[in-house]
Amino acid sequence: MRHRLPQLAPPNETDMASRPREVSTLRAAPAQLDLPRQEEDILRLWDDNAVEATSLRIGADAARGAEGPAGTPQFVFFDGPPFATGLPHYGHILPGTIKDIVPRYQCMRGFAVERRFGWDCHGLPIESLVEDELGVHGKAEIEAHGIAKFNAACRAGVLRYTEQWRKTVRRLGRWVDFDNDYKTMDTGFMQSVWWVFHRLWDQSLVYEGHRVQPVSPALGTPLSNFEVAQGPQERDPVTRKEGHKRRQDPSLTVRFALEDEEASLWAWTTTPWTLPSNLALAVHPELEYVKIRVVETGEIAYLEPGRLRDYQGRGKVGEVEILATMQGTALVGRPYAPLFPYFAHLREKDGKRLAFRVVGATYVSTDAGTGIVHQAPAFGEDDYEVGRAEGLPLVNPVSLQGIFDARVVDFAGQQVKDADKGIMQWLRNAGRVVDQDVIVHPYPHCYRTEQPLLYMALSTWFVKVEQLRSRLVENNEKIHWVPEHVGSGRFGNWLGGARDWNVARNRYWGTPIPIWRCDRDPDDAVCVGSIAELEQLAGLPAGSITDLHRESVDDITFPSAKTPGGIMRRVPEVFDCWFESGSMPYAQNDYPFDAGKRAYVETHLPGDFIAEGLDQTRGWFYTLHVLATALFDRPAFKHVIVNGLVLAEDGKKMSKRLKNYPDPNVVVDEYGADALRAYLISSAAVRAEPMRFSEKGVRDTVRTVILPLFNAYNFLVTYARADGWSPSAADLEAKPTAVLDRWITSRVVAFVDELQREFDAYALSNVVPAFSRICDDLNNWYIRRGRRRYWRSRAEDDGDKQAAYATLYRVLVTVTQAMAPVIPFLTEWLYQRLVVDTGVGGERSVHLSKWPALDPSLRDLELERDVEAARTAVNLGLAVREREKLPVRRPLGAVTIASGDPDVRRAVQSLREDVLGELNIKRLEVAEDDSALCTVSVKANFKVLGKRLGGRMKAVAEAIAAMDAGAVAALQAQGTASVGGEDITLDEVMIAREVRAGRAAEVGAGMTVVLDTELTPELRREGLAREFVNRVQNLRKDSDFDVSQRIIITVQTEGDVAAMLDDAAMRELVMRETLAVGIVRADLEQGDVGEIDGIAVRIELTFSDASVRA
RNA sequence: GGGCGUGUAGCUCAGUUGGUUAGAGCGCUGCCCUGAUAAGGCAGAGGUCGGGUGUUCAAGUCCCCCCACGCCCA
Repeated sequence: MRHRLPQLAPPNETDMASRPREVSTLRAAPAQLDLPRQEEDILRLWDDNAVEATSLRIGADAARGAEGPAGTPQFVFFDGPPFATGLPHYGHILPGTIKDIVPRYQCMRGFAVERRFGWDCHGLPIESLVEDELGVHGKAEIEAHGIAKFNAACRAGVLRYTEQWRKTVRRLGRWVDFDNDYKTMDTGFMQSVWWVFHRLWDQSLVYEGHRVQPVSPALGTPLSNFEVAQGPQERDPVTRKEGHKRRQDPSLTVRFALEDEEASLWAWTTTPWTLPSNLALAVHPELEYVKIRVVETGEIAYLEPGRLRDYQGRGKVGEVEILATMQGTALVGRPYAPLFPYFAHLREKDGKRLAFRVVGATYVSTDAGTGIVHQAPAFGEDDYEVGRAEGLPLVNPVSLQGIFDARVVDFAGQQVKDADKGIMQWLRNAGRVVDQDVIVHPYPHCYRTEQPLLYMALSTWFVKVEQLRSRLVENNEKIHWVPEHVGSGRFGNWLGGARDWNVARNRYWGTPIPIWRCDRDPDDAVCVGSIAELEQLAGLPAGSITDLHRESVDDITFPSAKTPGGIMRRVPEVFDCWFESGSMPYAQNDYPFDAGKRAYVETHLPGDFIAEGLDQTRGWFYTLHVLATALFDRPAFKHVIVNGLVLAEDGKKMSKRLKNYPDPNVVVDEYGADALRAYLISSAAVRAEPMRFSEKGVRDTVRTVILPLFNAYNFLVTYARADGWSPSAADLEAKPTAVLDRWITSRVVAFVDELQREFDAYALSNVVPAFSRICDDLNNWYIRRGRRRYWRSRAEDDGDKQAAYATLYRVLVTVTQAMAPVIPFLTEWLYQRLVVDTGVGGERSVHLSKWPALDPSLRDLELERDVEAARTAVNLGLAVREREKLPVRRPLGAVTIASGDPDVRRAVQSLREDVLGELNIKRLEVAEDDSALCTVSVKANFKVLGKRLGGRMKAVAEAIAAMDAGAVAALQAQGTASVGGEDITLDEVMIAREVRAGRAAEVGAGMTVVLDTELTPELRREGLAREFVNRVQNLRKDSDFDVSQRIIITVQTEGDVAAMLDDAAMRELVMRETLAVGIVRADLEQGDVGEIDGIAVRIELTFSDASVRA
């Protein structure tokens, strides 16, 4: 944002010639304020002076335990790694800003902070991109292409945007080490991941299990949820909701013959191909079922009565006779005959009924079907869980390509979906079909081939999280969550219900799972925990393995130590990339392989601070926590700030396609990074709520946050330079004596204290509002009230002027330092100009300086309250002027401030100069009693009285409101009264004052302010003089005169204005206020034409040669 | 479908253990001030506190239900 700087034109010849001998060491403010360019200058300054590098090196050295003063306390920050497959957007910039502010603050507090940038290199995002680029999709194609070539493409592509990331992150002012970064694809990192997994294995926390996953038969590969979501979408014609593409499937109702009764169980399915694998039928134990006889056929069957009516309603079943009614539990355990012969041998095991029986399952619903659900444990999540609970075997005769194997004799070699028809025919021939229909429903399809997906249980590796639950919950209680509710709510609940973690993925570009298994005995397996161990097992020379990706380790085999003749081969899966990012505290330090960092890692877990978005609750936050708990029984981090989602201005997700948000680079180029940072961390998003990003918000932040501090600085520089004042180190230590100086100093002490508390509490959203308040105090009271102190000429009280400069200087330096973590550019710019360039001393950068340590005894609470009272009085007085149409420029004779509070009376007395000056009034009167000004009404104090009276409250409140003036006076005098049958005291009521009609007064905040509106001729004349001064000042400004330029006023006017100018005192006033050395009355051909009270005034200003500030 | 969160002025948000007339900033309108300010001050208009129930003398606040939005999980 570029601002024109119209006033303060460069000094002219005359001005230069008349400049005092002393020249201020403060540089002039720039003629044009260009924040983005200033920020770029600062970036260069940081580079040229190695400022960022110094700060980062202090952190890195401390982490390595090398150099630096012994015992430098460390603040441990963990950076959550982003995928580098896209460019940084606001979803990265917000947490990036938080991740910058906290370490900057901690550095100023004297901690060394290591800040290593992390890159998440593995995983599906990059694999998907590479699949598209290479045009190979799915297991068969990728493996035909070659894993080595595929992974090489991933490796080459994954860091394609790192330079842009680096550029954007730098431009936003985030200090983070890109040179000493960590990448999840580094061999060292991957080796540590192996170590982490090995530790879990040794603790028996790893097991092989199954998980039902979506499979694309055409690709011959399981898909991730992400890939499933990318599948074809279609809008439901009824609900109008977007969902999976719809397809037609068979809707088949089948009869299963009970073995203990001449009757059948009816069950329904839309996947006939799963029927050969049927092993059980499920009923809801608490639902009601009926036994019926179909009148037409005589068939006896069981099903849920509501569903029966549905079948009847659709004409699928005719009239029936209800033979019995029972609960689902009554059916549980009953045996039925296998539908197909293929797995009939599983009927019994060890003499006990194993399969083909009725089981209870609470997921059974009456939304569709018969209330009796066919169970094929290998082909559905619910089926799998039921099967596990019931101890059913897992039967999966279908390959990843969706082909029946030889066990399903009649359909072997067929694609399962193609086999549906044959299976139904087979069942019809066997007399097993109750009803056959067609259903249209949304169903997931492959994102690549558009073929319907198959769900099947696949072998995978799990980490036992369920048995860690209580430790996870307990360790979570040690974590400080911001906002608190994420930890106790969302995250806490998630931990309480944590399920075992499936850490394996059937992918290629990731850290291979280091399990080698015997080809003769699947129970013979070893987990490898390091490169050296693998080299030893495989008989390879030490140092021969330099990479751990699949192409480098898949072919490594070795003989089994247990099974004679057995060959150990690696299992094919790679890790879920969340396992890698959760291993980051160890892996980024090559733990435990780097002996130099081993102790550091162990003593610095948990880390002090992390920050990420709310979406990481089940992501990084969780995986960090699980692994730290499993490995060390500690939390992984002490403090965490959780940010909410950054939405576009329209409340929708930011979308590149919709272009509903401005490019971050453009925003920074226009308004600067400081404004963007201040805007983001003041938003609801730092409290984990969604925020709507608006460019206007950033623009407003420039105006309301950045400019106020700049303006205060600009004031100091303008007058210091005009005066030849230069700051010294002593000014930073000086103790204030003047009231105004003591006040602003006290406020600054309070401000720094407040900021420190907020930073320490990680409550970043409170920082900018506190800053705005101190800027208001500084600009709208301290500088405004103190202006004249800086205008004094050299001959006058130099001591007070020096104190005024010193105080303002000290305040600016202190506020600058305190805000440095948040707005690093402007504060650096100011620090350079205020402290470094002036040779006052200090560090070479504000960010290497220490957090301000202020003397708490400089705090003066009473004085702060007094000023508060005075400012209230001024506001009330201005409100009266507003209402009475009495412009402030016209002086008035007297103001009376009435208050029953002696502190208020004392305050306005002691600050009378400020009150009178701001209100432009000659005399202050203070009174205790305002009964002449105000009427008093009384109301019940509901809070106090309600507790005591309860149900009688309403009646008494009415009685109190109805008290007449006499009764109120009596209550005030005696402190107690009987009202509505209750004795009440003064503190059980609230007295409200209202200004009597016709009085020029305002009442509020413990005082009444009344103005004497009578205008004497003297007051009127001075009012005219002030008007005249105003016209001259405007003209000075319009003419771009320097603030200290002496002038001669030539004026043509008449009447009262002319008379005013004939008054010596008024003339003196005008000349003093306008820096005029003379007023000349003359007829003017040209010059500014205006009027005062209807009298024409024509003014012309000319330079005077009289020296500046004589 | 479940968990968590959000819903208060045109916009962004505060609203303590329930207590009087629900506040702030921005924007808008009017007025005012200015020998730093790209500004600032004062005032005004603007609210069925998402909807509905209940508890209570008293509900924006507590209970229950519903609606909408967001995130995560099914």
